[in-house]
Amino acid sequence: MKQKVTLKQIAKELDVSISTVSKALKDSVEISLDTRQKVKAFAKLYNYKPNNIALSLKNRKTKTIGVIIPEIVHHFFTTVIGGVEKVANEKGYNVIICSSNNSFDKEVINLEMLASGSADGFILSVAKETQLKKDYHHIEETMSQGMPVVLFDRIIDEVVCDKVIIDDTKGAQTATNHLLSIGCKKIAILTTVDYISVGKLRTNGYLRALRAYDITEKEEFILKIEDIDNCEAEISEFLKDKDIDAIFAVNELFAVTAVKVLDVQGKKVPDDVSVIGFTDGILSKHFIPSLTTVSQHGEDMGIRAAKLLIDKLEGDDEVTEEYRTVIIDTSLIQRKSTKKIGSDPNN
Amino acid sequence: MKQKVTLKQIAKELDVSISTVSKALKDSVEISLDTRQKVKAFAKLYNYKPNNIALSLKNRKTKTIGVIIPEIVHHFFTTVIGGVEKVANEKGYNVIICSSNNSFDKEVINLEMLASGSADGFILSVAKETQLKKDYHHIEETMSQGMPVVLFDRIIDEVVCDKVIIDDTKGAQTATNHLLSIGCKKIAILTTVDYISVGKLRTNGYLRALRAYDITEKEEFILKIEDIDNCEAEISEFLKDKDIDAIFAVNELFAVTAVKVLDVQGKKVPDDVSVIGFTDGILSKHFIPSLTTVSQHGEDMGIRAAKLLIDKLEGDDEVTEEYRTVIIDTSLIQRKSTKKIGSDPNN
DNA sequence: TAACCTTACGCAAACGTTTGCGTGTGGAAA
DNA sequence: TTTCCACACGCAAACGTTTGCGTAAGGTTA
Repeated sequence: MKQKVTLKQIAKELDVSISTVSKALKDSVEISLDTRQKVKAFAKLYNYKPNNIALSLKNRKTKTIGVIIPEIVHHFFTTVIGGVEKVANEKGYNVIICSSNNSFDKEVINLEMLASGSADGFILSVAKETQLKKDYHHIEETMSQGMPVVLFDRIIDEVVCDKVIIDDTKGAQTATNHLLSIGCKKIAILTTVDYISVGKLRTNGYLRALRAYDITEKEEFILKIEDIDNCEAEISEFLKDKDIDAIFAVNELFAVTAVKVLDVQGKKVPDDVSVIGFTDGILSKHFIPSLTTVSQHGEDMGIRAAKLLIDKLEGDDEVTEEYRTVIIDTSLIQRKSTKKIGSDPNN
Repeated sequence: MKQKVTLKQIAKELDVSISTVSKALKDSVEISLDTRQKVKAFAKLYNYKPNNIALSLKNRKTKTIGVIIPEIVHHFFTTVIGGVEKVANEKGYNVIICSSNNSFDKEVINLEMLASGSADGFILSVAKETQLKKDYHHIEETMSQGMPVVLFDRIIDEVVCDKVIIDDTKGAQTATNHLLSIGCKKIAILTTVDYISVGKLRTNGYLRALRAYDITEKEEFILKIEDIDNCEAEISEFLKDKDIDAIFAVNELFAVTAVKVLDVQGKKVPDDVSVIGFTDGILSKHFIPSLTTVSQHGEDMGIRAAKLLIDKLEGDDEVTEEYRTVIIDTSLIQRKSTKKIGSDPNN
């Protein structure tokens, strides 16, 4: 196994100095044409590639963006990453991804590791545990060391930095409005416990829509699911003998599980109950019936987040001092889990 | 914004030399207890973290594993990454992920970028384009520079290195056998074009199972799908008025699309047609009916791949010279898209 | 022939670490 | 008083780059 070839080796081989080699490869006029050609030929022959590590050390930047997400096996987060990669690659940045696995500790470790030299800035969606614990020292420390951070989706209000979010409240409100507009009146919501920020916001949107329609919300129409892995049992229990005509679920899994449970309980979607989910993932698209859902435009989020970060990374100090919050519009994708408007004149 | 604190700054502040600081932080006996404590207190106060870049440069290794996959928005690949991260983190390695987006060029660029200093070794599943183009110079070049590569799933026979695969042929054979064993006789296969190695192998497994049962394969029962994004039309056309009692699909998407198409064509799954897919992803688990499928145990693959790589990275030169191929056992997960054995005595 | 200007290259510092070895200071032993 | 030995610390090189500046050699001009 040969080792990677360095400037030093080329210099030795050609009996010139290291700086001559470096300059020759950069086509510096300081070096004679003859030498330049010789060096370049030699470099190509030995497949010379400058060592990024050395460059990073010298330039004090890595040209790398660190992305930390709560789960790697998750459609939405990967679409965001797709967006980040797109603009990062365009602008000559590398993307390094770590998952916190929803663990606070792992989030801290990952961030510290990347912050100590591996990345110039971060795009980050915080772990559940972090939201629960309300401990953000690692993020603030990172920023205080001069590394910009862009928070997305699961953000933290208390931390002052660039943010990219969707308007969860509005998205949920739109979804609920749609259910109301097709004539549903008894709308249940399947949501998460309150410390998950997006869950809470979506619940608020649901409530707001009901109030705007002068429908009083009922406690028994709200299910806050604790254990996501075991949501089917909770949903089944919740839906049992409940007189509803629509369900708004704050994520894809709750939505399909609801459809499944309804099926078992002998109710048809969308004929008996309309269902709307959140997040336009694989499941929503391919399920039978395909799910009407609120799309978060994950790729757009990634694109915006990356742009925000790179602006900060490359901007002058004026830009550096102001923080922006970008709100990505959601859109309602109508599929087959909800009735069409006017499809049932009796409602 | 304060900058990151370095040894030099601490040294200056405390009026000692850089090496004293370095040694003090490492609790070297060379340094007096008094100085050690002072330095450590100061370092903690200023939140000193050694600069990874400098360490990488000095140690000539990054403690980072590069993972390159064809698609980041893909359940199977992300589960593999999960496995890689698990063992990497245990062993003190960082994981850096890039997606090639199934593009040969992007695969080359990513690999070269990471190879020039960002990672010590690679875990890689090649892009479709690479399989088509049969150009593996980037991989061989990387290895010839002393960086180990572990190929997984979509591997390349011609490249000599460590590999982690499932036995696609056997998995497909098992699936087909299962269909045969529950009494199906007219089994169609939904597969990919031949240059996708795993598609071809799975097709072979299907054929082998049929032959073992003395059933002659029929050309008209085999559909090689070109355009994955538009598979519904192809499948619909293919299935039209076709007299079959089972379908083996080489991936999840083909399987659910088949179920959908069958539904439209008025056939029931599993009563009229049994369906088996490949890959145990979100769709298979949550679809109605839930899909019987061949699980690839993605996380296990990642774990094994990472172990293989780290062994090579940390092993002495003897280990370095031998290459292993690990075959992960697939397992058939029986769900509701296939009839139970003996459920229909007429078959 | 002397003075000067190009040309073409090398030197050295810097990025932040680690570490083997050299060395000054102090005290203890002879 | 001299000799010796710990002790506690600093020096310098190394990892691979880049780049401003210094400087030889050679040629041109007066």
